[in-house]
Amino acid sequence: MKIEEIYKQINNLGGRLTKVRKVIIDSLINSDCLMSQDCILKALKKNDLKPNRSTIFRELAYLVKTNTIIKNTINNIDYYEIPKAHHHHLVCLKCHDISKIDIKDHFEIEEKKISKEKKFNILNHSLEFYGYCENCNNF
Amino acid sequence: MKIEEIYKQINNLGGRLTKVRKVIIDSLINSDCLMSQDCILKALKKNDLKPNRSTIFRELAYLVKTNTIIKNTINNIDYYEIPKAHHHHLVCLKCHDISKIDIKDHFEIEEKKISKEKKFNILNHSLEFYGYCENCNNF
DNA sequence: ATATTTGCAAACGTTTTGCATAGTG
DNA sequence: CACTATGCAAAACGTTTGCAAATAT
Repeated sequence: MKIEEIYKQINNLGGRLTKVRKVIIDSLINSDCLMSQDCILKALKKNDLKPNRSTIFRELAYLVKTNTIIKNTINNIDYYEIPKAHHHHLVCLKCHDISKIDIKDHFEIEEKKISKEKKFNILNHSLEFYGYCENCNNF
Repeated sequence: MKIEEIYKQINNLGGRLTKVRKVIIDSLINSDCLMSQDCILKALKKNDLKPNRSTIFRELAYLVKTNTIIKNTINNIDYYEIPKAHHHHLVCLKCHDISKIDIKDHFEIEEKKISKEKKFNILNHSLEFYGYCENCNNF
């Protein structure tokens, strides 16, 4: 999904393209990994925007509700990302570090099957592997 | 993992096999799907146990910390399950219903590859498909 | 001009904590 | 007996809300 399409979609829903909203979408598009709320706040500060915490909450809730972004809660922290069909992660159970992995999944076929059999309209998916990273595995 | 092994593991770590702990482990083993805290509380009540809320929090945190159970947060609600290598779900973005699906994954091979390449010791994984269930898809 | 978005401060609900008591091995 | 687990009440924390002012279309 290109950024123009996202903007248009927001317009169609009656939403405004505020500075905060644009920066959030922009940074999520340019970051190819999960961003926490703190991470998003930092990106906003870099653009000289210091919105109130409640604004961020409302903004992220809005973007999730309109399916513009996806929320993924790992280890009690909410992370956000642009739906891109592929977002797979290695999550360390000890240091809680999260790293991206590229694995070939065969989900397109599976998803079509599920859509038919279960009549469930799949928009995206998330896959996380939990375990110990190299550092933590060696105590 | 058999229940005796779990009990032994808890003992080895210096943990006690309290009534609450046993019922939680039992009900998670016998439930083949995700259980929320409320769901676990109901199971405890069925066994005439009405522990304090803080006890449940502490207990679940303990079981997660010792890798006896897994926590999976979906739509802001923490769900718990026994690690069993396979726990895949369909999550409705509208009514928030969660249903189990059995899909053949090829992760054993992938996991071995990742373990080698990234030196990441994988213990388990979670896979969720997000979208609209049959009811919600028809508005 | 109209509807959406924002900041602020207060309210809310969930989760955590400290400590004394009870329970387990 | 030593140590873990529990209940209780209070504290801490993240998140949400109502409203008036600011902003976008």
